[in-house]
This record gives sequence, structure tokens and C-alpha cells, in this order.
Amino acid sequence: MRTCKRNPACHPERSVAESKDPVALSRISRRDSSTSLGMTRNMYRTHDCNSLRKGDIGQQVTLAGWVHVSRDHGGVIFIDLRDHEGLTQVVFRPEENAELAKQAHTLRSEDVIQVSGRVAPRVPGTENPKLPTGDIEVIPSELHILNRADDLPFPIDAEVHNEDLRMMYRYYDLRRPQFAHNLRVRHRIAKATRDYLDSQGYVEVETPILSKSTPEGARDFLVPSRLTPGKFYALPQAPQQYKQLLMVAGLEKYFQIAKCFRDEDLRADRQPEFTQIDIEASFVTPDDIFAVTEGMLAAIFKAARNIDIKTPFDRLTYQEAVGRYGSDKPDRRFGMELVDLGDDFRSSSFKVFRGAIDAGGVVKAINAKGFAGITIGQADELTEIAKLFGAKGLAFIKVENGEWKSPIVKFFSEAEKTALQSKLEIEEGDCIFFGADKWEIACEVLGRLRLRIAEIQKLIPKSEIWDFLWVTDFPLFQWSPEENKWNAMHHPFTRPKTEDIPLFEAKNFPEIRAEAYDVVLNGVEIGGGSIRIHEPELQEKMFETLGVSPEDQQLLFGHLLHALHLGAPPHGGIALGLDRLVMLVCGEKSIRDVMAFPKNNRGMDLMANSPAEVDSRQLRELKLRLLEEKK
RNA sequence: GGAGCCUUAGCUCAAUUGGUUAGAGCGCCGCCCUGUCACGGCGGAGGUUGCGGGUUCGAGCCCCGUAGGCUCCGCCA
Repeated sequence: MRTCKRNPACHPERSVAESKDPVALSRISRRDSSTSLGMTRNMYRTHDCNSLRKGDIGQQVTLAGWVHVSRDHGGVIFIDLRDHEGLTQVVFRPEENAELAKQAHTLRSEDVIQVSGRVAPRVPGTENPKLPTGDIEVIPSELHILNRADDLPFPIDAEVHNEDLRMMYRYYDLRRPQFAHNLRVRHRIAKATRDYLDSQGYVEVETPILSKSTPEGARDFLVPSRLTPGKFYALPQAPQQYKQLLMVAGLEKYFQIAKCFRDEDLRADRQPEFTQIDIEASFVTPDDIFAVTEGMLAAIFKAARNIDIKTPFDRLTYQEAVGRYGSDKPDRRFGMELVDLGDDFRSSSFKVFRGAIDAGGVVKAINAKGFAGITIGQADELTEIAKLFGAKGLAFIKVENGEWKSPIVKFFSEAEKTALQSKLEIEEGDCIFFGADKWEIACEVLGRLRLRIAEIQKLIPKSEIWDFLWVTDFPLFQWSPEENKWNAMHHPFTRPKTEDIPLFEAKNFPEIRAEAYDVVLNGVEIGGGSIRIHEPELQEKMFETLGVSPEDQQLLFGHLLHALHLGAPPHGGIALGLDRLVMLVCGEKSIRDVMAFPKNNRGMDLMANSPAEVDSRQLRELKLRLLEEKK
């Protein structure tokens, strides 16, 4: 599975992003060829390597690029010359120019050369239909070796799994057509974003990178201040407060393609520095934010992939999403929804189910169609997952030969069995998994099982599906048992739903819903936002609930509170993760594949070798001293 | 902080149950080759099997430890 990941033949539905084939790159490049042609005509070249066609036969041209591959027949030598646009075959013939052919014998992959010569038709029968330039070749009269390449650390036209090594030679790895494609898609997405938001009257404003640490949220990256020794800037986790202050400033429609920084552990889709499409507007309701986001995403998909996505997006409340899919970012590309069995087991004699319900919890189940053949290893793995997310164990029923196979079936009454049968639409070959616990735990456990089972059963459709949806009405607060206090689920500036504000007064915190929303694509959260609190009293009440003392409120958020007192308009917005979006559009599994210079798992750049030690003089200037490492 | 998987030539991988001198393809070097497009042919160099220890007559393979990579959990308002 892994080895064929990038083989287009295995996945014809995949984007050319998956392709290592330079031919595929040429296809997408043509869209831009009019602009790139203009750029390439200079002292180094008259055309790019994806320009020449039959109609150019007879022309004198100059090309420059890398030796992609050379096929040396002893006599005639074929060079596939590669640049960012594509490939052109260059043919050295001893009988045409012996001296040049001799030189061409020495060419190796990745040497940088410049050739001048005439465009010729290929010998009939030797045209290459796989190349856009496959009808012609260039017969050079001049060859300049601009730069030789040493022995290569790894091949760029083959799959290399050693990401470590690739990161060390990132500038070389980026020559892969896959990256040429991904970085172009990223550019187009950024451009479409700017163009669309500009058309809607949004103004791009840059906010400070040297910012201030705040107690809530992720760990900050700190930057020591030389001019005020002992004090630190923080790199922004998001431009959140600045954009709200821009609303107070009367800007009304703001956006920014903003670098954000969070000092947390990394994942395939998480880097310490990443990019958000950050949007904020005044006098808006969630519907306004939904509309501009949908319009923007439609423009992005049109520009990047020429895909027309369906708008408006479906909406699910948090309750619905978690209740039906066991996740606040449901992947709806397959079924296996959670089914509630509370009504059927309320007075059951099966103590595990009855007990969960009596304790105020739920009984839910999913039906994995055709999964009765589950192996012992798979069952163990799923049980591990269930336990990891808080279940005490995992009960399941295999339906084989018309028989329900499970140690728990004997506890079920006939009525209960009938209810299961009809609600879960049980058929021969199915496998039913149960969750009986507090609502949150039962849902999350089944949600995780659902995703893993879908993976095992390969339920996610091969064809490209772009399932966007909004998840709305998130809880405002989340209880933290570790800190023994309420935390903001989104962030402390999120406004409660107006109809829930009375609950706020009654200190019924778990019931309060926020005017907060996430946009989800194929089970991945690609963005989230909220309507913000614009009333200073409500903001103070919010801080109070979160355990921020009045003194700290002034110290940490004084500027924001003052701003709210100076006529802040109602406002709200959203932020979308650009890297994740590009990743999905490119069909990649990691955001590292859509960033030019990402960090590895431990936050290190193996190419530049950062982070690195600094000179003791630099530390002295900052009035910093390193602590001795404890052994 | 925790779990899983991985680490054999520059790269991608192989090596029966623990058994001779650790192999192949690509790349590299040399020679040959005039229509290829993953060109082809012949030859060659290239290895402390991540590192340390243990079990054994014998370890790439089994055990313990350790380092690194990736994925996940925690964490990421």
C-alpha cells in the first residue's frame, strides 16, 4: 500500500500531486505557460522546457535547465532537459558535432546546462506521446555546462522513504515535480484567497510577529527583549486580539494570510509555525461568516483544481455531530453512524447497559457491515482504542451463520434483540460495536472505532469527494479536571449564544452554547471561528468564569477591555488552516509536503540545523544565562 | 510524558528455523553500444547490518538497553 502511494497507475483518481512523473507536471504547468514564457526569454534561454511544439520546428532556440536523465548510446546521446515547466529532449549526434557529443558524454543527472540549437522533428515512429514536447527534439550547436552536480544523495525520480535524508537536502528534494506542483497549488490558493476577499471588500492588514504572551491556549514561543532585559515578546498563536482591535478601529472587513506559532508537540498535520487565513468582520452574524467562507473556498477550489464545490455547506450542531458520528469533525464520506439505544435498554437486565443509563449516560452502537470476519488481532486493537478513550472494555456482536456471536447476547431480552435488529439494520456478516458510558465517552469511543474500522474495511471512497460542513453551537466552556476550573472551548473572546446568556447568569456553565463554528472537510477541521464578545461587562464576566482575577484581566487584557469600552462594534470571524487546506487539495498526508521548509517531528530543521546554540555574547546582551542541565 | 512501527551498500529493498564469504536493482567508476525516452551489454568499487551489552559453538535474525525517524495518545484556547 505504502509503496504504491505515489504510483498514479494504482490511483488513477488521484491528483497529479501524487505523481512523480514529470509529464504530469507538464500538463498542469501549461496553464501558466503564457506568463512563464514571457519571463524565460533572456540571456539564458528563449523558451522553457515545456514550450516547443511541431509548429516550432526549424527555429533556433536556447534552453537551460537540469539534466533529468541522459541516455548515452555511445554514439547518439539523448538528454531530457528539465526546468520548472517540463521536459524537452535534446539530441547530441557525433556526425553533427563531434566535439559537442564528446562533451555530452560527460553529462550526469542534475548537471545544469544551457543548449542552443534548432528545433527538429523526431524521427518518424520515435515520437513520445507521453510528453507534450514529444513530437520534437532540440539538436544543439552549442552546449554550456553551467554547473556540475556531485553524486546525488538520493534519486529524485523515485520514491524515497527516508524523510530525514530528504529534509537534510530539502533544496534538492524540492526539485521533485510533486513539490513543484504542491507549491504552485499553494500559491494559487493564496492568490485566490486574496483575490476573492479583495473582491468582497476585505483589507489585508499585517499584525505584529513580536507580540505578547497570554495565559490561555498553547505554549508560546518567547523572544527575549534586549532593550528591556528580563522581558519577553511572544510570537503570536493567532492574530486574535489584533484583529478584534482592528474591528474596534472601524476597519470592518479584515483579513490576513498570517504566520502563527505554537510551541506544542508536532504531528503530520501540525507544525510549530503554520499559516492561517484569518478573517474578521463587523456587524455580522454567523451566516455572514459562513457565506464569505463558502465563497472563498469555492474560489479556492476553482482556482486550484477547477472544481465546483457545492455551497452552501450542510450544517450540524455539535450535539448532532458528536451524537451521530462520535466526532466534532465528522467524516461523512461513509456511513456507520452511531445509533442511540437508550430507550431500548433503559430497564434492561444487562447490568453494563442499564448501569450506564442509570448513571445518566447512554448506550450507543455502530454497525460495521460485513465485518463479522474480524480477526482476533483487530478485535484486540479496537479494544485498545476503546480503552484509550475511556471505555472500560469493548462489547461487540458478530453475526455469522444467522447467529449472534457474543458473550453479552444471552443477557438481552427478545424485545431488546428486536430493537437492535431493526434500529441497526442487522444482516448476516455484520459486526456490532457497543458503547455504554457517559455521553461524551461513549460517543468518542464509537467515533474513534468508526474511523479505524473504516480504515480497516477501506470504506473511504476512492473517488474524490469534497464533503464540507459546518459544525455549530459548540459548548462555550469545557471543564478541566486537572486545573479544577472552567476553560473556554474556543477562546475567551467567544460570545455565548444570545438565548443562552441567561444560563450564564444562572452559572449553568455546561449548558451554555457558544456562537462558535468549525468548517470541516472530509473529517478534517480546516477552520474555526466565532462571534466575539463586544460588551465589556460580558467579557469581564467571561474572564471571571475562567478564573482570571480582575487584576490579571487589567494586566493581560487591559487594552482589549478598554477597547470594548470605547464603542466596539459587534464582530466575529474565522481562521482557516492554509497548510491543511493545501494538503487536502493536493491529496497529501502531511503538511510537510506542502511547506517549502518544514520542521521534523522534534521541531528541528535538519537542513539549516536549527534550533542551534548561540554565542555566549548574544546571551549576555539579552541578560540571559543557561541553567545547568540536571543529570 | 506514554504507545506502536521502523533502522541492512549513496538510494530502494532481500537474506528459509539462528548456520558457508550478507545479495539484487538503481546510482557511482571503467569499457562497449547511433533513435532512446526507466535505453541496453560487460566488468568493478562500495557493508563494523544505528549504537552498546547479553544468550549461543555460531546472531542481520533471539533477549535487554540506548539513539534516531515516522505515526498516534497526552498537549495543540
